[in-house]
Amino acid sequence: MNRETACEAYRRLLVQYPIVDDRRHFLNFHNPFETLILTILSAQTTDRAVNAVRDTLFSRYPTPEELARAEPGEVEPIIKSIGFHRTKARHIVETARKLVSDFGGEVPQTMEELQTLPGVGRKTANIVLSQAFGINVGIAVDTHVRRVSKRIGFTDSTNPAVIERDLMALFPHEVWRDINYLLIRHGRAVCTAQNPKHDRCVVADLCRYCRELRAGKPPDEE
DNA sequence: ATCCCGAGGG
DNA sequence: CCCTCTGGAT
Repeated sequence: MNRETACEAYRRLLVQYPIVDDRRHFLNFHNPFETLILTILSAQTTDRAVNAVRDTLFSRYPTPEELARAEPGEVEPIIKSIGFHRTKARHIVETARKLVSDFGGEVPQTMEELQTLPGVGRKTANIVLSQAFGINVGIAVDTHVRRVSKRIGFTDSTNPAVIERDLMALFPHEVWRDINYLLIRHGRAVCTAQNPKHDRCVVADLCRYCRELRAGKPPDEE
């Protein structure tokens, strides 16, 4: 797919899934530490649920040093309402301890260093880098990004590393983070694995998968 | 019932 | 590759 078509798809998805509202809460993060902790807590949960516990959490543990001194067991009840609270309590406490012991109490600014922190995978590291430091290192390819990119025709590959390179080549680096977000949202709401909702898809006319459907060709998906 | 901007462990 | 972790919103 050429860049103009890709950009047109990007513009339409941006209208369909407005980012400004959703991102407002990220912009209100006070510092990299809060950004990191809240992003870890955000995994598989809603922003609303995380926002509900942030004041209590940070009034009690405002810095890595203070969170590092806590026991996971005492953090657990504070974040109970977000789900996965046992795992996440352990992750954020151990992350705080590692910030203190390995990184001088600061949040590291590279993909590799961030991913050594408990509870921080590629996705979380990506979000922290872009939100806390404005560094757009790349595009995190999860199952949604993978499926949607292949269907629309942003890539021909199913290899996550190749998909990432294709997307990075197709879009200007200022919008990588947006693209990541938009493809995920589109994959969840419309371009679902089973029974994709073509009638509600704003890029259907640009989509390779839809074109093949209309041509009567069964699109091959692996 | 189904989903949430996943990560870690087997 | 698979599985588990978890409560809340819709």
